[in-house]
Amino acid sequence: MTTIQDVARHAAVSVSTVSNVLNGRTDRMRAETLARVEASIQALQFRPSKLAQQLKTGQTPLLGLLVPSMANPMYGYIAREIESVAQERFGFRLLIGSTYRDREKESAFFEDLLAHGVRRVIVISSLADERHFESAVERGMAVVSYDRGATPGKPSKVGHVMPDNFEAARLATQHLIDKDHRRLAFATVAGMTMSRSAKIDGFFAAAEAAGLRASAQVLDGGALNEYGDSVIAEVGRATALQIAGLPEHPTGIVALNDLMALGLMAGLREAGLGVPEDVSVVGIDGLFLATLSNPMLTTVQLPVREMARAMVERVMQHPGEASEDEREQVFTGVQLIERESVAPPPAASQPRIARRTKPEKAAP
Amino acid sequence: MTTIQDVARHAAVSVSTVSNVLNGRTDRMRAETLARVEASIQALQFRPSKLAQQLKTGQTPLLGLLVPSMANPMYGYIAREIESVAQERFGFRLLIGSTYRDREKESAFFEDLLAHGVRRVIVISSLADERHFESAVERGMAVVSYDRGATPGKPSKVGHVMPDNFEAARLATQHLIDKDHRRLAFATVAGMTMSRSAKIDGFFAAAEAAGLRASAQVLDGGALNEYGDSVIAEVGRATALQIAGLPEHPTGIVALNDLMALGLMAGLREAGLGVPEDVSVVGIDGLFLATLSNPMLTTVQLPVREMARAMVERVMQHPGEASEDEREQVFTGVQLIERESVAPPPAASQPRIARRTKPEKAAP
DNA sequence: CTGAAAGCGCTAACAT
DNA sequence: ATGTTAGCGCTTTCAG
Repeated sequence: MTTIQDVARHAAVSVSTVSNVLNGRTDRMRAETLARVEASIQALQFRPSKLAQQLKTGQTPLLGLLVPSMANPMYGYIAREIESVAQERFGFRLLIGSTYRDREKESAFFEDLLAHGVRRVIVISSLADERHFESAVERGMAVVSYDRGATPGKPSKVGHVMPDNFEAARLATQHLIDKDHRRLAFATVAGMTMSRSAKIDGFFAAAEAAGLRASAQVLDGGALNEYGDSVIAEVGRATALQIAGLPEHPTGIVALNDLMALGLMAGLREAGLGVPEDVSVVGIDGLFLATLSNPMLTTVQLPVREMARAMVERVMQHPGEASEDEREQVFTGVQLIERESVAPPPAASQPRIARRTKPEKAAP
Repeated sequence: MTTIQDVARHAAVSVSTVSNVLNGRTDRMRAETLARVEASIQALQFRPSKLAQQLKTGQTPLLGLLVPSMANPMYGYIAREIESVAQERFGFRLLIGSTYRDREKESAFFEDLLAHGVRRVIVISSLADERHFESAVERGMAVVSYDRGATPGKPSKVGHVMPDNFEAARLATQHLIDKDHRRLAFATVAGMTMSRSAKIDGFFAAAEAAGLRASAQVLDGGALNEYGDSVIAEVGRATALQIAGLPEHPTGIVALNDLMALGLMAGLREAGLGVPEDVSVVGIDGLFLATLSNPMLTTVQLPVREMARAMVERVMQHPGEASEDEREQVFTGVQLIERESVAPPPAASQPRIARRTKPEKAAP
């Protein structure tokens, strides 16, 4: 490995001169010297060791990213967006880790990041409390958390970025109501998180406004196993069976997210229920996969790129630069994308204008 | 940040003693001293800086992982498996990067890894030549490459791990033949890679053996755009339209991978062709998503976990430890998973025993 | 059994 | 305009 010393020797200058050109302080030397140093750097294929730089400056161009599971396409999608912003705008690389929504694993990851000198972290977690990262913040880390708000009352140094989950679920539910569905359900998994409860609130708000509160219910398909998120679709499948068994089963289902919706559709089909003839389903997320299902999934698109950009910018700014009220950023740009998984319920007494839902193109 | 000095002072010993306990050389001290040091470490919440350790030892517990795109569920799946082996068995974290199959981006990523002191990297790339990582190997990196063999004739220091692509495609094709399909096609994207050509070879080998070579063809749905892999499904969709337009269109399609198969099914449906009534489709990969489609996708499952484990173990072993003939590792554990996307062709003259394809459970 | 000291590769005062 | 030097936090001989 070639070092700054080698370059200095090769260019017949001192290490500090080389360091100066490395750090753009080129005004402090003759053009001729600069040229010579640059030539030597080229000739020797010299790359300054970030390790040594970090040790000295305390800064490492690495962004920590903590996701529940890399195998979940939604997180893959978010991660990719985060990566490109971090790389293109700040020259940072990603140090990633799956946590399977486990507190121990999250803490361990934070410890490692700290030890690696990483000072900025984006966390996608739904864990109830975030004390473990509050403490990281205290130790000098900039952290922003996705999809969960600050704990009310407790002022936090952790930044929060999230979609308008309430509105997303409300929109989805309203769409079902507009199609004359009267028996509504929200399909979720075991365990309550902030984003899940916001969605449930949105669901009930829409139902309430339409006077359908009494026939609206929340269905819990069960817990995620060790494998974390890729099995969420399996929970959807289980929920479908549950639905099929209900005496007067709901006809309009809002799913926690697209993966769950996809599982739901598969399960409904297995149970002999047609989508959308018997049951309508709408997802939340806007994954490109929703475009591939049969029927194509009607869903609420979340502004993933915008959120990714916001998270990166937020975590990159100098600590303490954000004012208190900026600590929580809610992205309202959610929109319904009508595809094929929603239709009026089978026995709809007064069918509306049969607006044919046209398939539409691509997504992410 | 608390340092080893702080601990030494707190425990009233020298830094080297602390270092000794950190590195398990506890035999060199009195139990009492050890206890005192450990107590101090606890009390001060001391975590040795990996940065400093690395600078000294030249080793960093980070594994570089280069994928075409994190948004591609297949790579998300592989990445997760790699991560868990790396973490659980070796205590390594992942430094990840998407390259969109671009040589420049790959090289840039390698440079950064080197600068960060990362000495081991797993590359999932399909680029024709791998000279850019040969040079990294020369600079002391251990690299293993997924899904491409060594360039014949050119001895390489790069390790290679891959599934038996030939056999995977052959199995898929044979399955179609067994179901009496006579007009076969292999659906791929623009650009030839080693794994793609192995699959095509397997496809033709099966066709040949059944005397169907003349009616077997390769369909190229076009190029991937900047977004890389998540649009592969769109290419599948385009291919479907192309198929529908063919005079005597093929009835049995083997797709390059599951994502493409999913897009193919969506496109076929748009074109008014039923799957599997009119056209049968089989994928390759074994993604859990194949379990969610309608009809559920029949596919060839690749031994992802085994390959992930092999790659990590390979890249972790001491450089030069592998013998020449181990340089290339082909995983033959591929197997067909029958689901619903394959049936005899519409005009099958002599229908076989109507073996009902049963839906089956889960996957990844 | 424990401590002193020499770096790892780089940065940034401080000299010259 | 360029060189000298003191560390960043840790590991590791080598002495006591």
